[in-house]
Amino acid sequence: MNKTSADLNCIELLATVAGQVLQAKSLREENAETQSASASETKNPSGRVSSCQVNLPSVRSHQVFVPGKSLFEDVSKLENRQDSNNMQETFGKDEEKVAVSNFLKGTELPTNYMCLQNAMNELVPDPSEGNCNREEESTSEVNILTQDSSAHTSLPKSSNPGHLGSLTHFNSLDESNSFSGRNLFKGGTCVTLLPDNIPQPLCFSSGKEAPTHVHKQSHSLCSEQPLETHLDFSQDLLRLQAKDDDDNFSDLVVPATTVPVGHLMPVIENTQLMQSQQIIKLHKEEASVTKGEMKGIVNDGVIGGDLHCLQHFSSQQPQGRKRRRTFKPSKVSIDTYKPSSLNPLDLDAKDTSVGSSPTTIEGSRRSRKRKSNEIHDCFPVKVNITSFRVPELSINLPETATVASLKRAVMEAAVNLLGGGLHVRVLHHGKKVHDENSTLIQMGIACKDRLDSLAFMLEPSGVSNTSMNIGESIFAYPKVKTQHGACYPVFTTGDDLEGSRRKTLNGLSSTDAETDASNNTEAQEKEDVVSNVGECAKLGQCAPCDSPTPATAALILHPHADVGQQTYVSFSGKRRTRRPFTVLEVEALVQAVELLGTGRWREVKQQVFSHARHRTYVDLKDKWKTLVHTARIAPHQRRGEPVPQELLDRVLQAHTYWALQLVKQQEDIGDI
DNA sequence: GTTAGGG
DNA sequence: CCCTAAC
Repeated sequence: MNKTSADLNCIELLATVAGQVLQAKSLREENAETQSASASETKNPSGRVSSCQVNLPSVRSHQVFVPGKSLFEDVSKLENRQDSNNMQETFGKDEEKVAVSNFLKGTELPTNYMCLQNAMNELVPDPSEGNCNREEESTSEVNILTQDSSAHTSLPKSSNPGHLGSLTHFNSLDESNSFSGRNLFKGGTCVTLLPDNIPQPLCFSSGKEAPTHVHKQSHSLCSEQPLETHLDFSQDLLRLQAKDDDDNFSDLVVPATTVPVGHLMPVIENTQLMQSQQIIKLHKEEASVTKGEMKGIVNDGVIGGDLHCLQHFSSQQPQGRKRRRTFKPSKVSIDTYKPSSLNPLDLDAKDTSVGSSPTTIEGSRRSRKRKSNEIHDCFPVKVNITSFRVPELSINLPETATVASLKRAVMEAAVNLLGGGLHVRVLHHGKKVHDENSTLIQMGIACKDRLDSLAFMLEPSGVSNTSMNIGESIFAYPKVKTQHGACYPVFTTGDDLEGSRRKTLNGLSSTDAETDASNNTEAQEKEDVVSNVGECAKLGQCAPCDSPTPATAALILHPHADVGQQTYVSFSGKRRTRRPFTVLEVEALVQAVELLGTGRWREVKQQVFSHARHRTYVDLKDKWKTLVHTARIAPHQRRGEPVPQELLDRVLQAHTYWALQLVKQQEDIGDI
């Protein structure tokens, strides 16, 4: 599991370690005392640096180019149409909404929305200068920045708390949807950019222009083609191999073809740089480290055996060269800084780095003691992957789709694309290095003055054309085309009972729709609550949506995707804005429960609240709970908008009824 | 992914 | 409304 996340982690660390390796020589000569805080922890008793410091790379996610115009137009409709309420719901604050508007117009979304968090904010260029520069974008492939020693020493844990990307986890953005289950980014681990304030980063590109601050190119949202999101993945990347549970290696090679994908990688929260730092100790003469080994080191250290960049370390050993140590897991250790906090990711990192081979660190420590005079074999290099790109993707969305739907679509596409794994490719002087058994010294890339000759690239692997796969899950639901051309899910409740219940609910909906048109908010609420019921009634009359041509790999989302829990996520990732239930909603809820019973909240959500995107079935359940409580307490003890006593009576009545039903059901089971 | 229940 | 255990 988590192959993808493993891949990403691997790549991240790969970049980091590779950079460290490259920098080893110079750093080794640096005063060990100037090592950042992490170094102190890696000093052996003699005070010498026995390991190199590796920052978990803050790999910046590739940019999402939301196409532009048409998307803008379409989503603009979302803003202006009735769903504006939902937009408000989604984004909560006004400024957030503004931000979304900007996004729709081609500006970077607020980072914390598209899973990009604050760390990116300052990197976001002026929208006016970043719009749609596809050419610029095209030059931004996987770039690995190698910090020089000055940068290295200037990165104490407190110096760049918000800049240097580090791994962290974000749970608030996990929408419990399909992609979250994939754990693409393993708890939010993501790619971020190197900050501008990193002293003279050495940028390694694919050998083209070697942009120094590639990340600056990567923020604009390009809008050129309607309803297309472009993720540009580099054509060449490092190769990685994924190892499954059975130790089978699967080569993950995939041409970076145009694939429908989305990008939406969360960006690292940079506030816990040191917590996420890891120490990688290379007890090896650096010059003989092969590129493949570099990858393996990273891999084993971080992924803990789940992913291997190397075929086998032993098989990578240069022939005719005596190796005192190989980079087998037992001989390469990665010490993770153990923060005082309990950052899940940190724990994760530690667990994954050492958990799978508990003897690794032990062996390493023993080795360190035994060969304390070999500490100079370690050379720290700092590398950050600043960006990588994903091939373009095309996502078609109904105009009624929410931004959240777009986000999911993009994420799902990205997951589908990246699910096959990533490849890491090493480039030397812009050329792909195929002989991974070559040592760094043989390649001449161990020399300090040639660091800029090395580049790493990431590319998606697995399938050359994942287009057809992208939307499969989304297409799983039967859909109908509404009069507006939008696709809606078909209710599949089949039995007559369900049908009659639905019929009743529809009746309620219609009645309500006719009785309350004075209050816009209320009307909107009503619309949200019952509109899908109306749609439901029309289902049988509607022709199915045309399935997208597989070749176009179009994604069609529909509101059904919002039915799930927590599809509405607070913009800030914090507590959602309180949205008290209206009387209308309460009435709809009561009637639904009367018909469906308690404990069927998902159905209630689907049938009555599916368009009320801010109401999850958990919300409905909670509301019912509070309704029951409210009905039981004295009227003067009640707070908030008064609920008609008639409704409260029905609440208690239904509550009692279904409780009895449950008891009877259990008794029946007991009798059997 | 849903449901149930405590906070 | 959040969180999480349990399923």
